[in-house]
Order: sequence, then structure tokens, then C-alpha cells
Amino acid sequence: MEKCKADNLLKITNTVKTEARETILHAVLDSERPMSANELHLMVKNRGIDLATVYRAMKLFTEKGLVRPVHADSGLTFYEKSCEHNPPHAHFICENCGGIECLKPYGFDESAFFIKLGQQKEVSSVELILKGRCSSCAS
Amino acid sequence: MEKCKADNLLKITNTVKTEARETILHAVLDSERPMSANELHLMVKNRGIDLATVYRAMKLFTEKGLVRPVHADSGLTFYEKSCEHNPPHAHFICENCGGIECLKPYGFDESAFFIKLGQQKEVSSVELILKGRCSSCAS
DNA sequence: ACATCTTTGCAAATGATTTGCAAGTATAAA
DNA sequence: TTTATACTTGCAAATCATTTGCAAAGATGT
Repeated sequence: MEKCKADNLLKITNTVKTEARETILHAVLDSERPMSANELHLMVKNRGIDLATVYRAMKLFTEKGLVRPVHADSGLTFYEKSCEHNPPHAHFICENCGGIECLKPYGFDESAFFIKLGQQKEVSSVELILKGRCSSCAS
Repeated sequence: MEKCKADNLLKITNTVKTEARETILHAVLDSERPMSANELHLMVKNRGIDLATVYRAMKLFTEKGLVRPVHADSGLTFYEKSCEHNPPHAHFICENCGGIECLKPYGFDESAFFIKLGQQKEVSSVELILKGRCSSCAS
């Protein structure tokens, strides 16, 4: 729990701590679903943080393993926190409204599955995206 | 086999047949791996076909179910033929060179897997992408 | 062949993301 | 703590993939 505070995460990942980064990381940690750079910017612009800084932070955090990018068909990239409390999982993207949701854990031994898939290659990450209609758009 | 000829596919999908579309569809059918709009354009530009036309064809073919888009982290979209001979499968994208390859079929009952994943939602398609280093880049 | 609807090339517009740059901020050494 | 050096940031302009407006060319039904 404590270990997931923005402040601490920056420290343990050896990332230079700045007000902007701390603020942006907070925004990511507070979000239950993956957020686009634009959405994150909306959350932090009142503190004078530029969109370019959000993008630079996302790039950095991704390299540090603090966030994971999720790529939607629309061309948008969403970012979600990556920590013990939020292990890799599938995502659902609504083809109608573009909304994104995290799906529950797969419920079977997915690691074996991925290893099997990747046995021919040196796999570093997996992205599993389901597309369809979300409940709001279905009604 | 015969059924997979561009000419025929356009007919059975009720798509107005034009020289450009036939040429572009041929390029897709001939490719073993998913191709970007740019790559396809390189293959057909000598026939005076514009990049915009390639994009328009990809959009149309996707709607008709003739091709499937595959979205890479880089922001590029690749397109692959979609027919009985080429059922949905996972893709491998090299983080180093950006190259894309099709992986062998999963080797277990993936439909049950996807149904299980999508049981909470109305799922229309699935995209499974593994990332890492391809054999050329690994050496 | 005719009239109508569709498709295409070209150029300009978009929209997300990136980059150059000068000014502001962090870090380590003195 | 002051200083020198390296990193970060806001801003504006640049990129890059993809889309769109438009007038000309092509396809379809009569």
C-alpha cells in the first residue's frame, strides 16, 4: 500500500522527482481505468503542467515499469498503473464510444498460456484486447 | 482456393469492383504477413494508386470482413487477409525493428478462452499481441 | 449512349505525439 | 550554501499516420 505512493515509486525506480512527475503519477495511480494523455492532462493542467510534459512522463514511467500503455484501435494510447496491485490483464474497448475498461483476471493459468505462445520468441510483454459494445452502448 | 481470388471476394462481399481495389486486395492476399498502408502503397503506386485510396480500401475491406487490422504500439496499423485459410491468431511485434509476424495457432481451445473472457461483455473481436525481440534483432 | 451514384487522385486538414529551444529546477561537488 | 553541470519544463513548431474536400474519371442501371 504505502509502497504505491507516487513519492516512493519515483524514489525506488531511481527517477528524478519533480512536482510535475509526482502530480502526473498521482493522477495515474488514482485512476481505476487506463487514461489517455489528454485525460491525464485535463487532471493536471490546473497546476500549469503541459501536455508535452504528460507525454514525456508517460514515456519515462513506461520505461521505469510504473505504467503500461494500452493501444486502442482509434489510435489513442491509454496508460494504466503497473504494480503488484494491478497485474497484467485483458482490456475491453467499446467500438461505439471508445471507452476502455479493465477485465477481471483470466481465471486460468495464463502464464503457461503466454509462455506457450511465446516459446518460439523472446517475449517481453503481452497485450490482449477485446472489442465490442459496452453495457451503456448496448442499451 | 479459387474462392480467395480478389475478383471473387469483391463479388461475394457485394463490393463495387474497381481496378484499384482489385490491385490492392491482391497485394494483401499475396502477403504472408500483415502490411501497413504504406507498404501496400509501395506495392501498388506504380499503377498510379494513391495512398488515400489504399486507406479507403482498407477501411472498406475491414467492414466487409476481407481484412483485419492489427494495431502496433508504434501507432502503425497493419492489415492482413481474413478468410478461412487465415483465421484469427496472435501476432508478434519486435520492439526493436517494429517488424510484425503471425504466430502459429494457439494450440488449445481458444474459442472457449475468449468466450470466458468476454462473458461479461458483447465481444466482437479479439486482438492478442506479444512484444519482444525477433530472431534477427536478438542476434 | 444517358443520367446518376461511386470512386479516385491530389492537396490540404486532422489529431495524436514528438521535438527544439531557452528558461527554470535538481544534484553533486566545493 | 553557493556553484557548476545536467536534467526538466512550457511553449510553439514539427512530425507522422490517417482522413477529408473537391472536381474529374469511372461504374451502374435504364
